[in-house]
Amino acid sequence: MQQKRNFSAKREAIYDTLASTNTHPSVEWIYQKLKPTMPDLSLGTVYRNLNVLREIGLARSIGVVNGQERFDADISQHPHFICTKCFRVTDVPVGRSFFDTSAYEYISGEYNVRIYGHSLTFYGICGSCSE
Amino acid sequence: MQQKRNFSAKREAIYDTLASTNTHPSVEWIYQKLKPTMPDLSLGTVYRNLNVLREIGLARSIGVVNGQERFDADISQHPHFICTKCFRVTDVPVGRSFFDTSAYEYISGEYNVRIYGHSLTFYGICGSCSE
DNA sequence: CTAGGTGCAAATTTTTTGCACATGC
DNA sequence: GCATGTGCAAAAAATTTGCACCTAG
Repeated sequence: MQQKRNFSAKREAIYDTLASTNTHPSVEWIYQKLKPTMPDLSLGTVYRNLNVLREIGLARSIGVVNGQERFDADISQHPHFICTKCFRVTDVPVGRSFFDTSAYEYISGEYNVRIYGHSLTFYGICGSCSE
Repeated sequence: MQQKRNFSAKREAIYDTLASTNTHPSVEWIYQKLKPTMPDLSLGTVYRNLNVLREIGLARSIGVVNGQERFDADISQHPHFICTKCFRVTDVPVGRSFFDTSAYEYISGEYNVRIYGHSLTFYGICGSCSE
């Protein structure tokens, strides 16, 4: 990512934190993670930078889970599983395709719309919460 | 709906409003719609009743769109299209299946999870917004 | 009388933003 | 010096909730 080279130290740290976890964290999670080693970090900066990262295409929103927006540095369109009890968000590796990729053009044709993405989310109870 | 028969006048009105539109409205939208003919309706009541309706399975959340939660009285699991410019939410009738229904058991098997639902949402620009 | 439903306003929670200051080029 | 980034705190926006009251049964 040559673009990353121009990042400020804080934007870099925020991106790195997001990119190095698979928890699909919230703003608050990232803030708490960085705060100890970056005591002068403010919450507003995390909000602002996640929005910047989203705008330039280095991050994506998983949606609002239990009142907080969750983010992912993995831009590829892959399904997620959300536990509605502990609110953990898990990647569902696309070892196979659940999804008919002709859907985009089909829907674009039926309706008069331009589609540029989709999100597929499964809801349920995870293993830990079932015990 | 025999259950509906026991609804209070306001819960009934809120459900009816939700059920008779295809706009996938927000709390505020329903409130504004009912307020003229129901001047003593309060916003809190709309919030409370939508949560009740969701709990008893007569409504479902489409998710948070542009900062506001959107609801649907159509419980069936069907895809939606969201215009990221005007934030209109449109049903995508499942004239065909984009979705491999073996996904649930496949994922449940791979992971140790119990799946009870999913949501499939397409993002893009609608016809009106493209002009 | 009791339980459930409601208005109202305050409180909570999440996210955004105005402003002054700092930093790198 | 200028554009960008940031801390801080206030503001905004959405949602929840405490409390008193009210109404149906």
